[in-house]
Amino acid sequence: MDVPRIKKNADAAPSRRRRKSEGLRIHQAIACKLGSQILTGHYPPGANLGGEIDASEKLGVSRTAYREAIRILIAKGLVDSRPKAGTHVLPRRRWNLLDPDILAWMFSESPDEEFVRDLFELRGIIEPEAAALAALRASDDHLNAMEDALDGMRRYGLAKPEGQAADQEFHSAILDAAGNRALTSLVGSVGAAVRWTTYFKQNLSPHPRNSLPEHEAVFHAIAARDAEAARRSMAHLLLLARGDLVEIIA
Amino acid sequence: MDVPRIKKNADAAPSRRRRKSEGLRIHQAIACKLGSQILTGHYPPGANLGGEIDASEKLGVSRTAYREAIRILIAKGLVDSRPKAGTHVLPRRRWNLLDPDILAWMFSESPDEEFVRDLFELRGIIEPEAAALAALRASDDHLNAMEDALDGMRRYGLAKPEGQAADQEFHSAILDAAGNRALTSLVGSVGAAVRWTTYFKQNLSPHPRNSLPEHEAVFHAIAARDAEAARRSMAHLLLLARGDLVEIIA
DNA sequence: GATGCCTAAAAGTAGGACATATTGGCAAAT
DNA sequence: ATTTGCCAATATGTCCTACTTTTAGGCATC
Repeated sequence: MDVPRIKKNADAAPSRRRRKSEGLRIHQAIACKLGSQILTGHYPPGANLGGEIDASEKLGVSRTAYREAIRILIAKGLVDSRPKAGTHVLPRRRWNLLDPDILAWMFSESPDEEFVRDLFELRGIIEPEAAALAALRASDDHLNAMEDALDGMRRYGLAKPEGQAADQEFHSAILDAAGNRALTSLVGSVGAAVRWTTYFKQNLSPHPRNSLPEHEAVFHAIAARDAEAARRSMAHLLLLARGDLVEIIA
Repeated sequence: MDVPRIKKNADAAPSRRRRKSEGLRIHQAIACKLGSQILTGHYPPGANLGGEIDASEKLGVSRTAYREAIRILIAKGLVDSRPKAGTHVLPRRRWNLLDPDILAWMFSESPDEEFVRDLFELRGIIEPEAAALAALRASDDHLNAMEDALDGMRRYGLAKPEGQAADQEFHSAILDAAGNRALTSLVGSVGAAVRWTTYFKQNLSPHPRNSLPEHEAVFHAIAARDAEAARRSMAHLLLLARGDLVEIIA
């Protein structure tokens, strides 16, 4: 080395406890931590997160990393930051709850039953119409993707991760096939909802019902270009799934 | 001054042309600029945005500010950034198109007709159901908010900004009243859609139809706790509005 | 009581040094 | 020849420090 080293990271004892910051960068870990604390109400709307210098020191990170974390939270509508005023938690209606990261933070902390119900209700609103549109607009590629996903569900079943991934893939393919870019951007959000609906069903239900027949009915309706049948069968699928969920939660 | 000044910002000629960075911080301006360029396809999915040092120098900003801009774009699902690999535009399905900022960037650049239609279609899916739920769950406060909004629309008309704001407020109040936190977080997104739907109607239509009667019908159905009527009247409102829009675009 | 300046506090920007993590090539072993 | 594994180049990630800009909120003035 020909350049002198001014500083070396010698004091960093490799603490064994590494919380949830497994493979995350520091700013991501801070954003996740603060985001989760905001979502759980530890920092209620209107709360002040403190000055950047104090807060970053308290967390043991540089101001740069802390600021990048705050930028992430701002981008997701959780907080607001202005000179002299500081960083404040925004009112709930400003939060982008459908952001995939926020959903992940939400579920990783406390799988809030009420919110799971809300999310499920939203699925019930969106997916039947998406299925109807898919029946009108799906390309052969989309239909193939749905069929592949159904094969995966058949092969692995909904108890195995592969089967659950196939389930998500099926619902994503339908949203994709609806040919609406706004709906497509809900794939990540609805995907998370599907994931947790499945989680509740598989882990908390004594005899999780096999929903494969309903999925097949949806697919056949779409493949037959029958929008009304697609809407109806998807609504039926979700009605049954909703019944399962309510039974578990109640 | 008792402290010596090491550096002064003497070379910053106060350029008269200040683009769209009117009251924005630098990192916000960069995020807006890059975000818009990604949305318009100037940087297509998979494209590399270049190294942070080069890119920040090329834009005439510090690496700090540039990095904060990139963090924002990452948070919105537009790009991905990894050591050695660089910063790449993500595939479209990863974009959070319903993020209010992204919608703003989208519309400020090129009011893409196709996307406006998609967004409008999404309204047609969500809002009738939201109205039905609102009929079941709206509190007196929610009903008052809707009535105030209707008053505003009556008083100012849809040609004036105040009336347009009241229109947005009416639709927001319904989403709020649906008592579903996932729907509430769509207020910002749907609000943008309402804004631009109104824009098209008022600026490109020779005789913009007054949609006040349909709005009142929706309100009366909700106030009467008639979910089915609320769904029907909202669907009717959107059907007419959609007709207006199609007529203008085509 | 409304208006407008003024100050201090906090966020915003800059830039340099160093740390860390990937990718991809090169070399050695199979 | 193919695979495996190491290594180094490169770009992002982190930290620090100094400085600039904005703005909330107090204070004086009108």
